[in-house]
Amino acid sequence: MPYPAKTSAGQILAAAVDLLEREGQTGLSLRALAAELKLTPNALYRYYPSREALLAAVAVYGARTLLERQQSAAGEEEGMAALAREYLRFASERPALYELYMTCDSLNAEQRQVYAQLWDLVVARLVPLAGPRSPEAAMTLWAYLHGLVGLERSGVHDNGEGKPRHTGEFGLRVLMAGLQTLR
Amino acid sequence: MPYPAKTSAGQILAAAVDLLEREGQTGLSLRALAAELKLTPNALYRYYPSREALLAAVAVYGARTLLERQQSAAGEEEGMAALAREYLRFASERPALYELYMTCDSLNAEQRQVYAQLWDLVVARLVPLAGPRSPEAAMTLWAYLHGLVGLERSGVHDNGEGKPRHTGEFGLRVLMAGLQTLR
DNA sequence: GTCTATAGAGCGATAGAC
DNA sequence: GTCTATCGCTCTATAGAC
Repeated sequence: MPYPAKTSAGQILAAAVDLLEREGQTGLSLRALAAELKLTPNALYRYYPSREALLAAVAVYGARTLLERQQSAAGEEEGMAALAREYLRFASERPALYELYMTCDSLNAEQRQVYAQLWDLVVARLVPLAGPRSPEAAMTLWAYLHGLVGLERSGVHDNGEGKPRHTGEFGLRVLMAGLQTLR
Repeated sequence: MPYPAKTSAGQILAAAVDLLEREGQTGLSLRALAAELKLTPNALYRYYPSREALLAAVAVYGARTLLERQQSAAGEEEGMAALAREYLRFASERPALYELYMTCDSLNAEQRQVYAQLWDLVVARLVPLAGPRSPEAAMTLWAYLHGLVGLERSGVHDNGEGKPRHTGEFGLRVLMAGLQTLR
């Protein structure tokens, strides 16, 4: 029974996202993915030319998901805090997808546009707080949030004694206060 | 000629650090390392019981290196900025060693102490700036710096247009200003 | 303490039948 | 469009000779 298609690019992508989140980036092998879909590894090559291309598609799916969340992140008053919380929520709920989104470097021009949209959105939202320094403010905020995610993943909060647990909100207040005085 | 030792734990560690920085974490295989030392992969097991244990030793070497650099990071006035610059310099000069230092999670209790020393040093240095909030300030600074390193590694500065290049100093000023107002 | 040999498992990718 | 079969490569780790 060879001819009617048993799968599709979208179905493969969905299964890949699922597998990525269960097994991590190295666990997302073509073999495991094919097994998930009850196919042979080879069938996937009809839809994605290489594992790298598949990973790029998953990364973009992650970017789109984050973009949607950021777009629906609440009002203008607490703009920055809402953005930040949504970002951290995404990273903690979908850690492997977040990591791939941040580290995938084999995107084509079209795929990069999704990333650019995200950046533009954040810069725009920070204008009320940071004025013309909004791009620098966005980069500073991004670094802080990305670092927080990394520290969390590294488990640094657990290791020694004397380390505060929920630094997120404190740091956000510091950033907002600092941006106020520098604008 | 079997008997006189051809290598030592220290020599293996040095070669491992070297290989790690040339080939990255996955490139640091026992085979490649042994080849470097003109040994068979097996000989390494006399000195390190597993690849994981070797990685832990390398991570601690990284922590010690960073600790020494932080200790010699300059005066008290610009304490935080000097610490921050030294941190970023370490991460950019030895990226693979930095990454392993941050992500290795198979450390024994003794090895963790080196990490704790580093934390204590930063917290102590931030007391003049942040007073009793020094631990939270340290975590905030750490997150910001770690995030900056990650963004740099992800190459986000290159991707689109409109992204500022050297955000490090701007963010540091924001943090210092914010910490001033919150103390 | 180092060696040879090997077990045992993983992987991406390709060729060609159907 | 999916299959079987396979190439060619990676790796950690163990057993036992010397």
